[in-house]
Amino acid sequence: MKEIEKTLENKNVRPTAMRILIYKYMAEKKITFALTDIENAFIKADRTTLYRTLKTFEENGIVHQIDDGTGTTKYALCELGCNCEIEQDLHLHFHCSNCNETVCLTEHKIPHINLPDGYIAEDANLVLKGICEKCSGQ
Amino acid sequence: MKEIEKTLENKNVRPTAMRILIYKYMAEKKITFALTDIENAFIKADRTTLYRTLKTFEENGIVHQIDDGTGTTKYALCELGCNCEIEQDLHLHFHCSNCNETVCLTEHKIPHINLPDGYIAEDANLVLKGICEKCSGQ
DNA sequence: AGAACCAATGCAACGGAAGTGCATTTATTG
DNA sequence: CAATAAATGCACTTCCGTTGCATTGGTTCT
Repeated sequence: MKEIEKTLENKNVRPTAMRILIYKYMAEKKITFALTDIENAFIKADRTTLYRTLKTFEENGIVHQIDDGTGTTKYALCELGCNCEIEQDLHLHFHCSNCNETVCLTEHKIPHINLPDGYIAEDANLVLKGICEKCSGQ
Repeated sequence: MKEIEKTLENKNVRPTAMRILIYKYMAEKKITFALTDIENAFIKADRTTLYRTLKTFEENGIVHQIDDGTGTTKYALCELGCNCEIEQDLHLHFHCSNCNETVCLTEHKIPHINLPDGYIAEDANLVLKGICEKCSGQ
């Protein structure tokens, strides 16, 4: 419990009750979350608060944003070694078309791509879609 | 002109005036288009018509949809050899953060990725972001 | 402790984009 | 020309992200 407080403080985020709860919630499950997911988990709290909490978390390197192609932004806790504050941590994401969950495959980095002359890449997003391990039954 | 009609007919899409115009418009510029772009180019036409035209085009393998991470869906004409009807043509896309345009890099296919056990990939989306050749001045 | 201050939260509302139902027009076929 | 089907236009809804402003709650300073 105190650990979460410290984690937040280390990232210069004041550990309010709400923030601790949200952090805890995200830490328990290993998947990514849409704002709506968090909303459904914390019906007492206001959408705006949750929205701004995620935003604050993101700005301070606690979570990173994921565009998995579903049209709704997902968020995931950054791993310990995640350096998405300084530069993009270009791991890839997997979206399961069965359970609709998106996971970070932090071990799998996006391979380097040779672009045509004149193109300068600064960021990359790779999302694989299919069936996740839970749903494939393996 | 007649060529476009034939192209549409070959794809089982009835070549109405509107559709020919939209096809022509997309064929002239080599970039990708959001619904809003088309809307601005055809102020006389209704949004729904344009929306459904693009949808029809997509269902019949005339255009393919692109999720470039901007939050708005883009469309691009399929190339001659594009087989996105049968299976995904997994070329990558480049989004320029300067001019805000997204282009298809049809020559650049998404490299194969080894996934952890249990994950079955059926589709992939790779978007690189940065500065395009036009904007980098090269 | 009380006052002053700032950050966090809640409420209301806006705006963009995707999508749908239904009426109307246009084209196609018999 | 009539009957039918497809295409277009209009109105409206929903979803998500976002912002402005009032209110609450916690910190700090005297």
